[in-house]
Amino acid sequence: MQPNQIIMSAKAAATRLNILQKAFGLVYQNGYRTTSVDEIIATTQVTKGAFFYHFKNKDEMGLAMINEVMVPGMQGALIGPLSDSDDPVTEIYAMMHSLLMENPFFIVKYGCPAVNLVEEMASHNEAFQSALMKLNNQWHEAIATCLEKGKTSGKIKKDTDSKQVAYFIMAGYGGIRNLGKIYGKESYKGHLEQLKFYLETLI
Amino acid sequence: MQPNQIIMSAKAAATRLNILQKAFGLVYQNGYRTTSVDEIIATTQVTKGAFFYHFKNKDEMGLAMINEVMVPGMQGALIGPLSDSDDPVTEIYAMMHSLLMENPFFIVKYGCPAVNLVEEMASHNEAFQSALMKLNNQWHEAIATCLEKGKTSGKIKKDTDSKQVAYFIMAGYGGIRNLGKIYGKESYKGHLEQLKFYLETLI
DNA sequence: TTAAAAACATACTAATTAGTATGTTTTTAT
DNA sequence: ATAAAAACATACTAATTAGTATGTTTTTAA
Repeated sequence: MQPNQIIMSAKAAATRLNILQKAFGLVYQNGYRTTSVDEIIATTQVTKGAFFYHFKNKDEMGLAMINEVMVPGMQGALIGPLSDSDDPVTEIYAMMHSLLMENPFFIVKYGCPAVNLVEEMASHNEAFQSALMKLNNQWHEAIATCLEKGKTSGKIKKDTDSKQVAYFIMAGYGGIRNLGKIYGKESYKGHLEQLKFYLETLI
Repeated sequence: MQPNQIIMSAKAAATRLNILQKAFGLVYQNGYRTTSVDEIIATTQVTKGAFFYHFKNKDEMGLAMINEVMVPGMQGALIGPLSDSDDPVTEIYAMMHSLLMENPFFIVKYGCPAVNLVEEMASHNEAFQSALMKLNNQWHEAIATCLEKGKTSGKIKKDTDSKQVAYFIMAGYGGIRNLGKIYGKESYKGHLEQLKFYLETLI
């Protein structure tokens, strides 16, 4: 089943995308359920008629926002900086460093939009949960595959449970994004150091 | 500055505590900002007059809920199961195991109330953030002290950065509570295994 | 060019929100 | 026992919420 490309004028597509992008920015900073449609249309300079023409309700917009703005954006941040070295330890550490320290999009006090949305919505909206799970699965697979590659090339211990390790690394990421909200960016540094120690035990 | 005990009839204190406890339950499952005062008083069987007699507004109630219900409850779950062994690896692992696998209060799909509240409110309410930070600091100190103790008794490597390690462990906890919302309780097990491996590198 | 469909605009609605005004009842101290 | 304060109850309000009804304008296809 290929994604059904809905026919739409360029202008209409721009309106729609504008709504999704502005909504994403607001949801990142305020949470999904506490971001109102009125707020979104106010910052978007789009009327309510236009909003509900493009989306039959708020949740449909939210799902589109996840799939069309958050997921592509996060893919770039998560999986993008993963594939240059052939040493998993270096590679994964570099990814996490880039993600936590270098990416200019993230605001420490607001954490990670994907982590936030899992926290807020996973138990309240199945469609959201499923979309967020897919993103997590992609990241998980990228990390696990990287480790498996390292196992065959002899850079990672053969008895490493790549999947388990991948989840452990992901949990650390989500957790430090959370702690960062109260302890600030400094806490990222210590986390990266300990991550490095942990990764080196996989050699 | 000792906590000022406000004089109150036993009945009034019960009403107040009842509000705080019911509010905590609702906030745990639905989030703070999406739990309405009307919802709280409905499940509490208390009228709006009583609610706003005891708390001048919702946020004051929320802060009291954190300090008087969540913090004491979490202290029991976090620090309680920490102090029996003298081996930090065993001790910390046992704490995390009890916290993730044995504590009957937590519902996997709703995660951890303290983690949730940091996620939702840290950037929106300074009083909340400060109260949540204190709780985190307590847990952090308990873990770090446990490690330091292990260093003097020779059970932990002397070059271990106890504070950094403590934050790393805490991040892992918050992160797996988050991932657990989409991957379920099974994911806790793998996390505990990897935590054990990590802890053993501190020996 | 023109009819039809797509895209948007305006003005509404009913429900829900936190909070208040103004009571009544219950408890406490004398 | 009684006055005063504490504790609660009821009925409201103004703002905000998602969503709708009913338009007008713009784009597209014949």
